[in-house]
Amino acid sequence: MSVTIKDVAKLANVAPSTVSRVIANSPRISERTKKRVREAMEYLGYHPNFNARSLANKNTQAIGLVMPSSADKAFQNPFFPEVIRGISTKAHEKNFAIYMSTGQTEQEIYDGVVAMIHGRRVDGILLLYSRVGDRIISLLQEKKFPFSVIGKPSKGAEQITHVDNDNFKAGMEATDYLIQLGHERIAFVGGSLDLVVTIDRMLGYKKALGDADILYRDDYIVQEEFLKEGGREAIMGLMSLQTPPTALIVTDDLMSFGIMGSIDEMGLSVPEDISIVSFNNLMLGEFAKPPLTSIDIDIFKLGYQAAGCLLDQIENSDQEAKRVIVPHKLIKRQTCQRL
Amino acid sequence: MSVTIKDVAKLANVAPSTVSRVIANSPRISERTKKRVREAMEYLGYHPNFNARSLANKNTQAIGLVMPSSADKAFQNPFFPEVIRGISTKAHEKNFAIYMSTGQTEQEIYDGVVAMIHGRRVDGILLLYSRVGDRIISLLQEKKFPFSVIGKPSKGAEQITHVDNDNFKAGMEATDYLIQLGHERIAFVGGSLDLVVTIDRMLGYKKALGDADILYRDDYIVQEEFLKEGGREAIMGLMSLQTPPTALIVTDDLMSFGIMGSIDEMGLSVPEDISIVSFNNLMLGEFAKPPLTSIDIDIFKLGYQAAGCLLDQIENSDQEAKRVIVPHKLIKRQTCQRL
DNA sequence: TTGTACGCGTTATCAC
DNA sequence: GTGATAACGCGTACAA
Repeated sequence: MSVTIKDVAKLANVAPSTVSRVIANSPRISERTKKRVREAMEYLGYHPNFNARSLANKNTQAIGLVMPSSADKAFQNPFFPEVIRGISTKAHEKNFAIYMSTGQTEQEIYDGVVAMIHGRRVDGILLLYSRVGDRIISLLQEKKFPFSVIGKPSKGAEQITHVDNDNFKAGMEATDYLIQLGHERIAFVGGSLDLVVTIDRMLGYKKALGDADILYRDDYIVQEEFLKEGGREAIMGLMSLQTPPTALIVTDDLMSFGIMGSIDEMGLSVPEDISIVSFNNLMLGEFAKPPLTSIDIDIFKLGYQAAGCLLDQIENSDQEAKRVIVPHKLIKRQTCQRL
Repeated sequence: MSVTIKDVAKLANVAPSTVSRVIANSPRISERTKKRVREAMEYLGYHPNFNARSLANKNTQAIGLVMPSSADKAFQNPFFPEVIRGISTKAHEKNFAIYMSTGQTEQEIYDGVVAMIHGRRVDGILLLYSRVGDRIISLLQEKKFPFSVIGKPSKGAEQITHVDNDNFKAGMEATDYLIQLGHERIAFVGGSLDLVVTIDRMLGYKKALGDADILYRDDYIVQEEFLKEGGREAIMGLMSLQTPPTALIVTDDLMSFGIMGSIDEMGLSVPEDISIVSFNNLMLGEFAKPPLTSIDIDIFKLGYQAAGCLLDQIENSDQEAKRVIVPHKLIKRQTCQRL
């Protein structure tokens, strides 16, 4: 069928094992035979069979990516192409391939992960999201399978290698910025409260309010289902309170888009009637009307670093759990106004 | 180490080959032993090793996805999560896994594909884009490796299984719609002319103009580099012609976003000063201000069908090249006005 | 209906 | 330095 190590061995007049050593660039092979073998490989167009290799030495040179349920609205977020770009950049550097696992339901995804690790398809797994009570993390820990997560694990974060932004601090900064602009009636619009990132940012928001002696109000917290119809009503409810907020913290640029649409429909405008600080700084934000003030979380680096951590673990199995914080940065554009 | 077919065999008091047959659900095994073997598998928590299986029967139950260069701006388009969602839905149905290949440069991607097919990592390959003069297609054809492409191949489309929209027709429809609204000065703003989809839509545009006896003008064609700075100037150039267009056909919603920003900066507004028909109908378009009139190309189905075609080819190697057209649909929102 | 024996392409462990 | 040889875990003729 296709050219194997044996064919190369025959042509180069050596044993298959020698060819294998040349591939691994073993130092105990003379330069002369190395050269001869390499020429033979070149001539025959030899490429190693990864499956055979995996079988023999129990590693795959591949990592598995776990995305949220594709039925999940979050899936549509340009966040994912961008993390994947970061991940694959690092993976490429180390000659690792990328496996993907998605499914329509939590269960499907879970099963996919099981298949990945038992089927020996990957050497490690990268979780691209973090939500509370995730069974996959427990599974991975139980099996002692190398993994790391993007975002902060909801439980036992100290024992889990993860890379994250300091979302608590980011939430504080966003809020502080608005406070400094003179706002006091600041509402918080977050995505699913299952997502750890939402929780952290909200905690930062509350802290900043407290530090500034601003009363925290429950009715200023909105959990909007990402770009959904329900979201519109939630915003309208918010704006028709007796004392509506003068500013919004929104945990995702895509949500901000939806919200700005709703605000527009109500005949209000940003930032004159209401200011917005958003998160994630997607490329799109720059082209919104008006351009979004947003906290850049360096999505690319999130992916790049997470892949790096995972590969470190794979190379060096008894590595301690590590936590990497990727710096964020407030990008001021035109959705905030001094009160 | 981990539980193998032999362990199961021992526990169930059968030969390893019998276990193998049970896994394959061979009809020549009595229900009784099947049951016994399955119980043993369950009890031991057995999962087949994919690498061993691949080695033995020369298939991997995995397909490879090739995305454009991640340095490419197109990479950030929510188009990709959505096609992937379609692809992985179909892949899941047939129990196939998904392998990804990206790179910063064309060369890296090419090498990745070579590694995939020679390393026997996948049974087939799906190209998620189509640009002219792509070396990967030639490679795949030469190696007679199963593949299909999303979009229309630039050369020899008849011999290549692909799934696409009828972009020519879609281009015509977009143009006709504007013509019916009374527009005659219609410009065409496309992405890279390397992309076959851009070309097809432009051809449709020209045809529609011709059919309506409207003069085609070279200075009404803009090739904007997707959301880039240069794009802004291109639009400003367009709008400051002696006879500026009254309507725009834009080949991607993301571009439309950028363009609407530029138009806004110039103190003009959509649709009062200029109408826009866009393409792809990303979820975001609904939340633009004003909401985008856009041609929905059913990205999910594009992916779902393409995966289906590929899997058909893999199952049935001597299958003829097939072409699948996914229907599109004009979604009227608020970026077009009667003249 | 089930078991035996071999091959898939590599790597690793001995020998020499 | 290099060559046999035995795994790795599974599928499949062939035999029984």
